[in-house]
Amino acid sequence: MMAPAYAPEMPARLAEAAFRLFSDRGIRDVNMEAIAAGAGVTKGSLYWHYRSKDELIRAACSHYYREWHRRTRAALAGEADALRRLDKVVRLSVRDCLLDEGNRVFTLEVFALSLKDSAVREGWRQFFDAVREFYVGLVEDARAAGRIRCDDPGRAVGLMLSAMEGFKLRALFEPGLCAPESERAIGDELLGILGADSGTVTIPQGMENTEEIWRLG
Amino acid sequence: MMAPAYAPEMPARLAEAAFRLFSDRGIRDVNMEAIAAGAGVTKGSLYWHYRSKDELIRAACSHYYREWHRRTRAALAGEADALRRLDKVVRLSVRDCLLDEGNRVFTLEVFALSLKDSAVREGWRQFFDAVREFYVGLVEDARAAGRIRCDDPGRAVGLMLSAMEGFKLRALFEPGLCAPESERAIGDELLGILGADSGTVTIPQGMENTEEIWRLG
DNA sequence: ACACGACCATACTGATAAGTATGGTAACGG
DNA sequence: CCGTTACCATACTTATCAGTATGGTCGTGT
Repeated sequence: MMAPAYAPEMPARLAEAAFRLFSDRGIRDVNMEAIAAGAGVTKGSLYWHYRSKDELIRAACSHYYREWHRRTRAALAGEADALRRLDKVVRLSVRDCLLDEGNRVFTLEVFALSLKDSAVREGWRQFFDAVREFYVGLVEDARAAGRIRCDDPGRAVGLMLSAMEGFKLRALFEPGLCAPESERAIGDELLGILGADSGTVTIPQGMENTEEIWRLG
Repeated sequence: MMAPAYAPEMPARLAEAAFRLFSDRGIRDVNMEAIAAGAGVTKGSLYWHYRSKDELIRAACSHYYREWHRRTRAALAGEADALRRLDKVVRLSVRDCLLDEGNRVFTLEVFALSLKDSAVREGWRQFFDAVREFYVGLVEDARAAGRIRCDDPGRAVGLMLSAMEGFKLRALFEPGLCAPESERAIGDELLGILGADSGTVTIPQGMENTEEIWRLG
């Protein structure tokens, strides 16, 4: 390949390739050569942009954070109703974080890595904290608008996020748990934890089908 | 070291050493030599008892399953009241699975490994299924005895187990979440999901201290 | 006494992959 | 036109570790 004098997009391309490959085959089973190839270059270029694999992993995580924020902003664009905002964000998280197997692989691998790499751990701590604060704000808005009943938003959000992470993990052993047909029911369950039970939720562009039975496992 | 002609306890000793080291330093950062040394032998002996590292990891998992069953049986010995049985098992799980950092490290590492090793994954699937069935039985008993209100035990247990796994994960980034002083509150939260709210739970050998405030994060 | 099998230790092999050394090429300033 | 810098490719070094080869020792049956 040619060597253009300036390639300002290459760091992002490499981080994106790393994220994609990590999501597909895990972190340890993807070597630097494969990541470089995934971005259309070789190791020489990769190590020019990133000092080490750890640094590249952190960049892949940052890519993940940015994607989450971007998609969340996009989902909320033009939506003013507090309950519908909450509904949209929860269902977006279900679709993008729970139902997508690549996402489950990536996060699980990163979490295992966090046991050792304190920089990665700190990054996710901040991200989780931001997500938590964001959800708490949405819940408080919906409560202030009288759309949900929730005594303790902080506690409810904590429990909801724990349940979401737990579903992700359990899906590893019970693939049916996060199958596409469960999308609706999981969203209902999580919203229920936040005090927005199925009956009171204003469902966006959907007709209510109450015959849908959801049983875990 | 001597070479006694018979060492029938050596496989168990090696599996236990593996479990202990994995819980402390993770799986991939513990090599076969360290495991052998942890059991007081060397690689030669280890490979005589186990064909590969994967086989040893499976043995460490089996050790974990057995320990769980043993402790659960011990906790329930002589307890006949349905609600107290449920209470004891949940609080045992909180203490042994959530509050113990070694346990969190071991399970997270094994889950990441399960992405690749289908035998390990299948083992945990069976274990989780057994645990789930066991909890459902306890919940149904407590409901039949009129001690809790729970419309759908299967769904409630699934949600409770998800929340428990989620707490384990989140503790990695928020160490205070699974701190010793949270033990009581986490148990209350999980029992609440099962329909046994704090007010109706018969607390074993404890006085109720209602001034304990628990907020996630 | 001796052979044999269970058990264990030491030394080695081979593969993988992170990281490095080095040289090449394209754009741009002077 | 030339040097410099940014960017990229290839070849190499090196460390780690799972797994193997081999030989030694202890107990036991005969």
